[in-house]
Amino acid sequence: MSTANPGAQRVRTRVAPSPTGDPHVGTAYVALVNYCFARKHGGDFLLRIEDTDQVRSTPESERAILAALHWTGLSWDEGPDVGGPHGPYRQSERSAIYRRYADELLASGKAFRCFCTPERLEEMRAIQRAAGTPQKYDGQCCALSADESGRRAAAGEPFVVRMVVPDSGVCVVNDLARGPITFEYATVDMQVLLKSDGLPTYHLANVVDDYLMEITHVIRGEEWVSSAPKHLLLYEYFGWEPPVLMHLPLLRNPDHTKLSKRKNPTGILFYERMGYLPEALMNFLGLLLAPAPEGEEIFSIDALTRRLDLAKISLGGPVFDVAKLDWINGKYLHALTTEELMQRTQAWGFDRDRLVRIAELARARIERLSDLVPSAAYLFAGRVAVTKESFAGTKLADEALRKALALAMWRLDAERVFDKAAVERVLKGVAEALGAKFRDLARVYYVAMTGSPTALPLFDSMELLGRDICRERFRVALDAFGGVTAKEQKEWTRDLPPDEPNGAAA
RNA sequence: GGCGCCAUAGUCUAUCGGUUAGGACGCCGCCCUUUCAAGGCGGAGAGACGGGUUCGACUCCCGUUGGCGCUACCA
Repeated sequence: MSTANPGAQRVRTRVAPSPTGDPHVGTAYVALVNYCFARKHGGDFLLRIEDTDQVRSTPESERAILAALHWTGLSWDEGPDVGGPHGPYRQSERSAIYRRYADELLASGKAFRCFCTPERLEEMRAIQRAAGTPQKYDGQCCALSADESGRRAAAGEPFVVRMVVPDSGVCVVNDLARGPITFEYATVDMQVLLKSDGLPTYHLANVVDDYLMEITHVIRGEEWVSSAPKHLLLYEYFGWEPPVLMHLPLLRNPDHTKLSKRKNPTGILFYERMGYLPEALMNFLGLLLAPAPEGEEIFSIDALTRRLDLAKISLGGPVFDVAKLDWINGKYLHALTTEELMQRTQAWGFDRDRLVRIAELARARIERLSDLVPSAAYLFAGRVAVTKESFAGTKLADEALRKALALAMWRLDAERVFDKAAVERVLKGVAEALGAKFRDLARVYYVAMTGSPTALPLFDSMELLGRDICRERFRVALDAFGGVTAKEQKEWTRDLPPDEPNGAAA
């Protein structure tokens, strides 16, 4: 079914992250395969920003993703920052294109306007769920006459555009690594293509862009296999040849659940701040993509490119094993000359601006020059060692203390910009929410963030440390108290925005 | 619940019907060494379960179990 012919056309792949949070290692992983595959075949690799979700997408996130991806050492031939002949590469700038294609589907009867309210849809799904039947739009608005549909739309009634899906028959998705996967159309939903805000959903934008950008191979996360039938159907409706599809297994936490921020560091920037070298991180991710010949586990992206064979990628979801990453990173570090090591260390955390800021914070607090480095050591460390005993003297009950840590961590995650002002606002807000004086909570935060009840000023320290390191230190501190139970998490996060669904790129 | 994907040591993996099931991380021991690392050498440790197919299954088929994903006007 998906039978693009790589021999006949130039291979083009893409990575298409959604700028709705921190740059995710899953994005680097997907980018790496796509990059290597394109390079291997002398083709092009592009970067596209999938920011059709107006509510969750932010420019800060987009900037961070671009920067993080550049940090990995990967480069792309076309993208929002480098341009290219198939632009724009930001979906929010392509709305008119999607609308045109949605209209085309509407005109050919392959899509229809749906005026159903969210309430009605919810009710419908509840009934289906109770009955154990597939949850799927029941087609009510599909039966509307073109006449009525047009009239209601013209009258300003809000609607979405849904795709038509056959009610019988099967769709065979040919996955490059998994072989044919069969779906009954009866289980495929009449997916929304255009939202009531006029912007497309992933499904429409993705298919239209991959076609217009001449993508030949779509290599993406496993979370997309169940929407592949919809995508294939869209290609068919438009009369386009679909690209080759390949779904990668999802990276896992040590407990084998999908890698998630609340259980594990998932940010590319976290690894950067912890002092991992990009070549080590990519080497590690590469090890999950292509088995290494015996004794050759350290290799460059170029070497990986030569060896990569999509059909041989192992399909079990690999655990992100930090111990292995540590070993690899050590190998890279040891291979550096002393001069190189000094340079990279300096570039990593000892740039002049940062040193000046630290000196300013420390100057009034030292009595000997020999005090300075020890007083700032925690700003150059990854995790700090804390135990339950470290928090003795905070005169807070365990539960309040854990809640203070957890709320701060979660609320800080929800901040768009992580700077001194945001930290101060959030931490003081938590104190207020807990009905405590910030002064009484300060010690808790000092211990968790710096490893000691006394240190350089907290808010500045946290800004210097950055969001990822702070989140990890909060986690470590919480773990010292046995972590947060699922029940507590539910109760304590009621007023918080939900965790980002995933970071793995499309 | 429905649909789909996956299944070799704690972890990442090799094996494409016949092997003492190989390697790497981690772990343990030894060597080297002023300590600790690094490095070298060695060790323990695996085919989820049950049926088939076959002269012969880790490998092919079916079932069970387990894990994961999707089930949104998010991607």
